[in-house]
Amino acid sequence: MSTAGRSLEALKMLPFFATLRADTFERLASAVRIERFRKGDTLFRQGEKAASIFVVIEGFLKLSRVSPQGEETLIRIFGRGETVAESVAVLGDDHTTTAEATGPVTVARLPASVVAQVAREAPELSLAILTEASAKIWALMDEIETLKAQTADQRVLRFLISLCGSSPGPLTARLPYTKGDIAAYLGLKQETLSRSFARLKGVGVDIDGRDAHITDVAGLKAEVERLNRIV
Amino acid sequence: MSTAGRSLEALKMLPFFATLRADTFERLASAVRIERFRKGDTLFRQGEKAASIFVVIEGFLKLSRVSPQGEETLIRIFGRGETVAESVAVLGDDHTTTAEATGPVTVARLPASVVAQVAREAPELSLAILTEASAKIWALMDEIETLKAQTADQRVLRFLISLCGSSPGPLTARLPYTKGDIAAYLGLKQETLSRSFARLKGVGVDIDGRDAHITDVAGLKAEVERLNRIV
DNA sequence: CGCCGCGTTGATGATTATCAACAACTGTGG
DNA sequence: CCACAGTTGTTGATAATCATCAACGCGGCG
Repeated sequence: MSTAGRSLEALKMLPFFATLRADTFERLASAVRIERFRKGDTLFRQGEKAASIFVVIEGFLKLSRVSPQGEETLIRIFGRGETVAESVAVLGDDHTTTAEATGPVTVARLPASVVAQVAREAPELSLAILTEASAKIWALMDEIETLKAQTADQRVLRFLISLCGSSPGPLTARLPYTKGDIAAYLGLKQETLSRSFARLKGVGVDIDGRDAHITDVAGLKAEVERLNRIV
Repeated sequence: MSTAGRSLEALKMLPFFATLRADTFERLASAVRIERFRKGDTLFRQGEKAASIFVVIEGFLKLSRVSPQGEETLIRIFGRGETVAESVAVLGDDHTTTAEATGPVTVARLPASVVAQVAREAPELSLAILTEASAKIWALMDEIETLKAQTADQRVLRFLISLCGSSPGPLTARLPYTKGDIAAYLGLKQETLSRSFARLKGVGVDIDGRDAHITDVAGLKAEVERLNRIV
């Protein structure tokens, strides 16, 4: 099978496409362009008209906003299966953020015009887009809760736990992007993240470059609870 | 005209309903219930199945999340014209937040089943819901940017400016909800907000109970810029 | 009146940012 | 293969910001 063929197969597995009828998927698939980016590449910029929806197939994108003074704030990082710009693109609005690759990234680019057209005839697509938007609202609210209510160590712990999946025991997880990006995502300075990692050695977290060795995942979860109670 | 009739007229003015075709509006309007709540009343709770969409007609609702430890975090406050729970309700999911009245509130309650039904036949309604969801994403990203990148005084200033509308000169604005709620919305403790208000007297802001007397709105905007540059 | 919710102010402490130096690693070109 | 620059990450000293704890004023209301 061709590379493009494999990518389409991969697409069909993603939640956004999985709920679509076969013919709806085909119509979208025929308009999809698979694109690759390298670290630091920009997919779109704040203020540009949103012309495409992106679906992350592999790697991570960071969305950030730039203030009039040029200060950059990372809003959120998107990974495999997540859609980016789905609502603005369908509505024909301008991008309110800038999207940049945090490393090598493969995305599917869907022209907004095609999506809007197909959505008119296939209501499941509207629903799929709304589902994505709703998930995003949920995730952003979660991020706000974290920023308002939790200390640096709690945020870092939760982030590490989110990397671990469901297995309770010891494991080694790979940090998905640079520590600078992790820090910005968590609303911390890089130095603060570094110190937090150092403190967490006491609860069985050992960070070795890009690898996080965790002695006891269940123990970490207990530690988050403990920190919550103190507050 | 009856009270209900006046309320329906008011509804038609709100952005969410304004884009709908007349017959679509009628179908929704016939299912609308206008409800009033008093300060502290709960409209829905985190974890409940979302059965209705709410549109704020008058007053303010605060959405908050409660951690397993019982700690409450205010996520966002919604005012006139804003829709609440539109995406979760249409998708039939559970509420991820609790909604409480910050004071006397009038809302329109739309049964999710009716909205979902009508949306199937009137694509403009799907679009209106997506528009609302998109606006919410934008607003939440804005809140995240504020939390990550700005100090207490900057957030308070921005909040005050948001109350002022476009007039540049001196004016008196009414604080829309208690200072405790304002503080929680801005991610501050009440004491910190109080001290920030005190500091801002130096730039022409005088808080007198629920009234904010502002000497020079344009000056405030300049002050925000100045604080940004220092950072 | 006395209580309660709301808000202010003061003293103190914890958390996080800032500034600065340096170590480790990556890719590049000679 | 090595020197080099550039990026990434660590650590230390210090400072700023914000939270916490506590006391108290003010106003409304049973």
